[in-house]
Amino acid sequence: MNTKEMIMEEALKQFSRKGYDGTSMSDIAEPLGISKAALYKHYKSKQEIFEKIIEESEVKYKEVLEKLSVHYPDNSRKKLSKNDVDVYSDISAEGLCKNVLTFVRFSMNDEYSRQVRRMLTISQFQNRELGEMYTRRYVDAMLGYDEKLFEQLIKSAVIKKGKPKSFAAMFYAPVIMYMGIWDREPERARECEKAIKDHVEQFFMMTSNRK
Amino acid sequence: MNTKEMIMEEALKQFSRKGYDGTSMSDIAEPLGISKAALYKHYKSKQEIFEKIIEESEVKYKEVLEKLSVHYPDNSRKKLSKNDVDVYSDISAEGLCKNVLTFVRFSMNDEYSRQVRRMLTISQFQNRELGEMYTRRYVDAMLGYDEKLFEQLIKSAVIKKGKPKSFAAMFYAPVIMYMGIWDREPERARECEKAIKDHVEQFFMMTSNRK
DNA sequence: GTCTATAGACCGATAGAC
DNA sequence: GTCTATCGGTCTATAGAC
Repeated sequence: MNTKEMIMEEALKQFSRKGYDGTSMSDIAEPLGISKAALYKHYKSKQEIFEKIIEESEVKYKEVLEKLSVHYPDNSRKKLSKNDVDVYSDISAEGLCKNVLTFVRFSMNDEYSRQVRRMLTISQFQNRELGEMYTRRYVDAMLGYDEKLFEQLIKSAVIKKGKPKSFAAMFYAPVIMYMGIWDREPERARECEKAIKDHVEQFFMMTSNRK
Repeated sequence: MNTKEMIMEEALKQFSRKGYDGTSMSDIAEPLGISKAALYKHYKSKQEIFEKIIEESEVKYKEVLEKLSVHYPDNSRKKLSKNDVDVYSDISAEGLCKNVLTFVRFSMNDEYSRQVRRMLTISQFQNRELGEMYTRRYVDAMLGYDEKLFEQLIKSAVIKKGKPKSFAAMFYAPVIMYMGIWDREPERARECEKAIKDHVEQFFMMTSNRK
């Protein structure tokens, strides 16, 4: 790995722990064994390092969602593509369960994902753009996806009738909530993972048309 | 209001916007029209101001919950007091709805509550204590309360059978989620308030034994 | 209890040698 | 592309006059 990438990695590590203002250029340079002056040969300012991390995380986040078969909201494309229809209509309740648990486990165990999530959490009020990014990534992305899935599941009578949007919120919001506890108190990881599993099972018991 | 209280108020305002590290003593002193040296006649350090705000907020938060008839989790008292039993057994679905909406409206419209919540949100990873406080206040307090209520509602057959804990999560987590959007993007306040109301109604339609 | 002045440390960023 | 040295500024906190 080249120096430029190593700087990004260390900066993210520091920003996610101490925040932008709490992290100095020395904090980033020292663990890498270089002087802080060297940082300026790769980035023109501290702000630029932060922005590049945000930019890169956006790309990587989309890649992860793609890999986990979740679609990121894209305002430039209002209609569903053929690909989306195929994905949404083939889903089962079990498939959705598995999808969510895979997503949670990856999000919580992948160090990069954890750090980005922490950094965005403590930076969400820094400016409007970061706040919107937080909402888009950690709320709307999953909520919009789940909503379309529930629409399909209701149509195909796999689950009971109701508003897809409300189903999506009831299904996904507890997952975010437990992930929050997990992030703040990592020793409660097992408890949270169990609670998420219980919740997902309970949700389908409540909403499924099968008994 | 005396100077000491004015300092607390201004400091909270600044901390909630720019975080602890992003706020300087001058940032606090200047809007009050005093010099930063004067701050040290009232508090021995910046850290002490922060800690006093946290302490005071804990007291005020308990007062608010008391006023809104929500009980704060207290580990020193494992058994329910007589007072708790009375509160929990007299609840109706409508009462719970109203309770939640009152809680949400107060939390979101009260400037002090907003500022404390923002400050804790961006400080939650600063140390273990703050993280635990965040969970206790914004997750466990309501969740534990709701769990006991649902226990009662299930016993009295007002709502369908199920795990009270899961009900509590499904009921309350979407409320936190929408409050988060509301905090980050205040212009979506109406949309969030509506979504919370819809969610609460939908929840009782799904779980109520009456049609 | 307020001020001005300042100590002493650290900050982000740059200059210039190699 | 790395270093050392340093600039100009800001930071927390204190000293001492009033």
